[in-house]
Amino acid sequence: MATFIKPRVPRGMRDILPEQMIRRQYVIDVIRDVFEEFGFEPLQTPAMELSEVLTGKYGPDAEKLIYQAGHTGGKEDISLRYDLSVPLCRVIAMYPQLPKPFKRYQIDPVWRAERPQKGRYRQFFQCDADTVGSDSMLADAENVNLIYQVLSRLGFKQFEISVNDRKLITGIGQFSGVPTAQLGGLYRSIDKLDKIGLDGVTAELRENEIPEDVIKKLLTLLQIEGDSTTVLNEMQEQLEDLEIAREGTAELKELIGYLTTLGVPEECYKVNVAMVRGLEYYTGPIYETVVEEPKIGSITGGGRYDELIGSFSKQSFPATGTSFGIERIIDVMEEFDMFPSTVGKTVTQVLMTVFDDELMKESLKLATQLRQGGIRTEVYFRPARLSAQMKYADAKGIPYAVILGSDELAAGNAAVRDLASREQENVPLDKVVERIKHLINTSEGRQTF
RNA sequence: GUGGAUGUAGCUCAGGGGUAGAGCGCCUGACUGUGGAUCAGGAGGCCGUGGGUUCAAUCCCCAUCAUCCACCCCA
Repeated sequence: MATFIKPRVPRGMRDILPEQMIRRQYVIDVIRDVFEEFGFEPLQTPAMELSEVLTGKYGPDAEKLIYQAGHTGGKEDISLRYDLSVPLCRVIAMYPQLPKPFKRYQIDPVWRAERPQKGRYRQFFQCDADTVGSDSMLADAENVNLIYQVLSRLGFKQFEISVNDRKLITGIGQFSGVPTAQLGGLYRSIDKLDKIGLDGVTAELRENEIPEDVIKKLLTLLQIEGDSTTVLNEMQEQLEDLEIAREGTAELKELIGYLTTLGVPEECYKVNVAMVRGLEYYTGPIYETVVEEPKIGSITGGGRYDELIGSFSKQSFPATGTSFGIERIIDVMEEFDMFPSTVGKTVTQVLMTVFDDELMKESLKLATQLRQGGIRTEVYFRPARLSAQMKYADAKGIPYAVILGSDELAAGNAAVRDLASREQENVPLDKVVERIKHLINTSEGRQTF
């Protein structure tokens, strides 16, 4: 007896079956449309990079999660990419002739050897838009605008884009007077403010042996509440002696000024001085969108990274960008049933039935006409009982069936059946395409997309 | 990486030391040109994998793998 290999996929990775793939493509289409609307150009880079390109960019914790991708006898030390930003920087350094500012988007998988959880996979898609070669806060404002546009078009009603600035964080660090070695832990504790509250942060700071007077100082900063402008003004006042903090608040004020002009509603973003973000390469404004329900973490993240390209070339460029997490966005949309009814289970719009061998020829002719008319049409592959063919259409969620039997053919007709309403009508053969088109256009919810 | 829970039919799950059940789904028929209803019948499981204890293991013990949850981190 033959022994079989148990069919399975690597941990944290999965197959995306057609029904789910259709939803995915819908989300990707929306994102791509927005990106291109803002003038971002498509870019693709290899799934693997030389390991030296990736190391030393993300910080030691993240670096452990990079997949090694060498093969037996391979001479190169290569790894699967961890994100799309570092490969972009490599591209910028490699092709100096690209006109600046360079705006590109990339929608591709990345790999991280994390322990999987809901909304956390080892292979997942990032959808990145980045602007290289401009230090204008308008570029950063555009990133936030992208997030706003994409999420509202996907039907997200309530979301809040947290905005902060690495310079402001550095200022807070200096303000606290905590030695550099402890700074990482300090930031990490502060970052949890939204999750564990002031008391929780206080407790954690004490555990990390941060002196009481420092904790007190920090709490006065973290307690600042109000709209973005108020928070920034207060921060500016509290940290006015620190140049780096002044720069941070100035940047954010400029950014918010642009957001207002661009028409991004105020309730969609908020300055959150406690939001830190882990990746080491950020240098200026940073932003992320966290959804509370379901508990899935952040669905977007990004920021300015003016130094990163400098690690590949003498000539450095300021850069900023943002990233969308498709699988988390889809997880949220599925949880709340946010897909429009126009996103169906199948791409097929019409099932062309086949009665018998004689009529097969007529069915194929009609199918060809439908396809030429731009209607996605599937033909049943062999004559079968009509009930079987209907059942197939129903199981696949195909919205319409065209039935061509000897009775219809004799009258020069075909029957056009709406599977959902079970209504059926005879239509002259040369009007079938037109009729189906009309049905598709008028009955939203039964077409695919 | 740390801690915890769970792996039994396609799906959701029950059961329990003597090689297994429900609901839903699926297939067939009643229905020779019309799918979601009804009725009748049927298929489908080395009870995650490997080892141990036992006369005997799906059940007890150990290991391992996978999934989920929390932490960590992040999309």
